[in-house]
Amino acid sequence: MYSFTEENYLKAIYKLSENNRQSISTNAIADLLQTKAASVTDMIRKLAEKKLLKYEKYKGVELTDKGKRVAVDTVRKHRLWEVFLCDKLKFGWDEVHDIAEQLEHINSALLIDKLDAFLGYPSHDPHGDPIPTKNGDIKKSEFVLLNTVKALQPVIMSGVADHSVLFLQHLDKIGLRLGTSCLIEEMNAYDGSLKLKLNSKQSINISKDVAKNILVKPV
Amino acid sequence: MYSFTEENYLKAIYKLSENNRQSISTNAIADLLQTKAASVTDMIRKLAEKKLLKYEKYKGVELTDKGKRVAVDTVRKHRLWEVFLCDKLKFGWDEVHDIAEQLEHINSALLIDKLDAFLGYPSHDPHGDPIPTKNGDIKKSEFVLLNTVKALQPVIMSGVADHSVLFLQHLDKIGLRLGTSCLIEEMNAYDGSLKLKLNSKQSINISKDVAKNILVKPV
DNA sequence: ATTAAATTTTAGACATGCCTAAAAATACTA
DNA sequence: TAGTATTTTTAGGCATGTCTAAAATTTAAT
Ligand SMILES: [Mn+2]
Ligand SMILES: [Mn+2]
Ligand SMILES: [Mn+2]
Ligand SMILES: [Mn+2]
Repeated sequence: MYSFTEENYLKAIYKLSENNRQSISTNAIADLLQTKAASVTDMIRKLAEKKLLKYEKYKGVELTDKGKRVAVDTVRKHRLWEVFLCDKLKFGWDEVHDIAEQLEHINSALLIDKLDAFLGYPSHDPHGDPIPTKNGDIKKSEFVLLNTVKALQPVIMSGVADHSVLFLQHLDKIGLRLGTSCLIEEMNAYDGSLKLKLNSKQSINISKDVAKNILVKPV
Repeated sequence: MYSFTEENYLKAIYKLSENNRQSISTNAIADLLQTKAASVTDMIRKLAEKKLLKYEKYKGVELTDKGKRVAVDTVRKHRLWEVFLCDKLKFGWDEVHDIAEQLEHINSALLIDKLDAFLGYPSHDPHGDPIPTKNGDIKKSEFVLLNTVKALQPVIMSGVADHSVLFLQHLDKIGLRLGTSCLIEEMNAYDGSLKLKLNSKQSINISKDVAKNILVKPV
């Protein structure tokens, strides 16, 4: 139905729309997709013709419902495949994104339904991101950043804001993974670093840079 | 590494080479890939430049070891994904080919290794075709066509020569599937139809057209 | 309000993969 | 062996998606 490239543009625009609620600029899309502004202009004109987004010259773009649906479906496929790779094939959460970038373009609604069932209808992917439903509904994240939680509030680690391989591997190294229960014992007023008490009774220190990229759910 | 199109051409040429041991003609490739001879000429010149096949103008093509390896790896991916779709996702054997045509182009050696392990290192795909090993070795089929078997010789149904959806659904309908034990009770000299006795003690009649597309293993 | 800087679009080009129509080479046939 | 039929290649073109360089527009700064 839609080419890989079209799906990737729609997904990128959707991602940019999640934060900014204004229309999305050509350069922002070019940055995210690591391409040139001229190429973006070409593609958004094509997508506008197909009614996948609203485009006014020099004013940026906004997804239509139709375009948003294609984007959300692609996100759904991406995240379900990531669950498959981690849960079934035993990939690490730092290894799955690039493969899912390919798998998300496989075109078969029945395949995704059956994969969803096979995985037990997961609600979140291996990085804590919500998986859109078959109908295109996507739950807004109820998680908060660890660096905004007050001391002694018990929380469960539930997601990451930084999806980079380096960050994920760092969390592996210090023993933090999704599902880990913990609380902030102490916050350092000088550099914002935290002393975290894990449910294993062990305590670890993490920098503010790490804390502000960890999503937790208060319990 | 190689584009979808390049992989599909190499796979097609490999398939044609399995039967004919001479070099493969432009038209044969065009027929199999449902494209035009002129397009094939364009592509084989490109593949020859990349040393994936040997090409002499007007003399047809022959895969090099390098080209054969790419083809066999693609076949391996195709068949492993078909096993996944049938065994894990519960697709029918008539539904999996088209999806596997897409999945076979996903590029990750580690993914295929892990998929292979997850599936328990299967030796054959859902249609009875052998799955090449990680090293590119592929076992030649030891199966024979049912219409060449002599009466009363017990056999196990082990593969199909016709992979069409129509044929596979017909086999479903008459209750023949891989693993079914049977023997020929009687062969009709006029039309070549067979009276087959199944291990369930039930007997069925199948036409010669069906019999000559069923692969069996004598037991 | 001008001017300068940044962003965005256009113009023109290139690579891939496909097509049709015509030319060239090969294979068949009388 | 000449002539015809078939196969294959070439020539020229089209669609997609990319790029650089230059022009147009918008935004920011004085
Ligand atoms: Mn991802
Ligand atoms: Mn993810
Ligand atoms: Mn198949
Ligand atoms: Mn198969």
